Amino acid sequence: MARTTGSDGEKTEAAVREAAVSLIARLGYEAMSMRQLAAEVGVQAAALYRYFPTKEDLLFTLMREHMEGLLKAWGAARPASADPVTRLAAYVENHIAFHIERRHATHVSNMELRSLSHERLTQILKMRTAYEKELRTILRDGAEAGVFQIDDTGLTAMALIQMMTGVIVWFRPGERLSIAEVTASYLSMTMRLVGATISHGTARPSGRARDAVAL
Amino acid sequence: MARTTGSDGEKTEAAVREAAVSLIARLGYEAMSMRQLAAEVGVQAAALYRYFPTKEDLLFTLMREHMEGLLKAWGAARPASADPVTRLAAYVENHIAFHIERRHATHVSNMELRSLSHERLTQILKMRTAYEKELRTILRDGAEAGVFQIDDTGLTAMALIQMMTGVIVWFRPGERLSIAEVTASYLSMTMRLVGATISHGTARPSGRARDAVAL
DNA sequence: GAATTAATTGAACGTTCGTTTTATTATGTC
DNA sequence: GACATAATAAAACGAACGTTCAATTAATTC
Repeated sequence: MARTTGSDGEKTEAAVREAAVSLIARLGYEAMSMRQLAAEVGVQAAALYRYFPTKEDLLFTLMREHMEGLLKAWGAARPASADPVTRLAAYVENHIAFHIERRHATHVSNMELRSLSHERLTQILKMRTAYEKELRTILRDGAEAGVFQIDDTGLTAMALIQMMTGVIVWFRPGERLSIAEVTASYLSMTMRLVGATISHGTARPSGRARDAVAL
Repeated sequence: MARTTGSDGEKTEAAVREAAVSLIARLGYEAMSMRQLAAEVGVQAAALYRYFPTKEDLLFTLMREHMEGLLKAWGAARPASADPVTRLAAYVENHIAFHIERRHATHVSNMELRSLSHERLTQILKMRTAYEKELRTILRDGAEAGVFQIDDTGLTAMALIQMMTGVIVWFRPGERLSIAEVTASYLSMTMRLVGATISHGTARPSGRARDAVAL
């Protein structure tokens, strides 16, 4: 009835995070109890409080690290090129790859915002806005350069992000489509949606998706 | 401490539904307590059980009627024409109008599915699938007729629905854009995304959104 | 106006919740 | 091997949860 043999704080904390993401994604934050989470980790509920002072702290930590990871991933994937088409393609590819890889965490970050305190909600939304702004900038640059035909930059950015993030709702790894096929299709749909004028000669304006993507 | 003057079952039930949609949309189903809901209606918690036997029954009723309303609305808006472009335009317009008008109910129907029992979840998903199938059929017909350039009908249908439904996340009535402007933009983006060949001479293939929509 | 039905209250039920406290044991250090 | 520290268990806290029940009053019916 105390410390167990082989117990290790770092490993336990990592196990708690992993189990929490999976449980919250499946049951929802409010519906998941600390006792359930503890049972999943193989520990008593009280032990969780060694790592996270409250349930909401746990949620916030998961969300903050998810958003930081997204911004960091885009920072690494962002191309040096100034060409809007290249930048948009990189954004789409990074977004889809990241979100498919972290389906559960994305679910949590998108669905459980209302369980955060006002202050913490603001923090998360700030990161999200920064990420979305990157896309708006690309779209605006492309529109000004005349390579995109866009009605409303803000509206188009939101539509694209909703469309891309929606992948996690229906995509299941190992089913009909591979990640590469899904990414190729979404890239093609994106380019068509923004009315991209193909500048690399790799695709025709009204060509099939495969053409527009196979670069 | 009993029946109150002027009390009326029908009015109370309607008030409960309305308050429930709004509260669940704002707080989430699990986070909303029956006492909170009762207070919003101006009644004691026990009174709710005269209208809905359990909390989950209440949720299910709201969702089922929302989905029935969506299918009914599409049934009324579905054009007689066989032209895929006309049908797709009607689908987009109906979808956006319906979802903007019922933002809160849509939020509930999309976010709280995991709180339903397996059997009831199946019922709701059946209706949702039937609604989505209508779009897939339009896309397939258009692709076969050669007026749409589509890679994967199922994937495109999901992408379009996610994109359109996403409107409720950011759209707020009375702000920058009107419902008509939003609908016009989404219609334009949709037609471009599916690579629609304009058959009415109302827009150029690579034209601005306004051109493609102003019919 | 008496009897019946509809609508609601107030109190209580047992359960579960997030969290705290205290005790206990394993591990690392000298 | 003594001692400090890290990691957990076990038990308990008050509060809140969904729900039930009996009592009570308003509206309706005859």
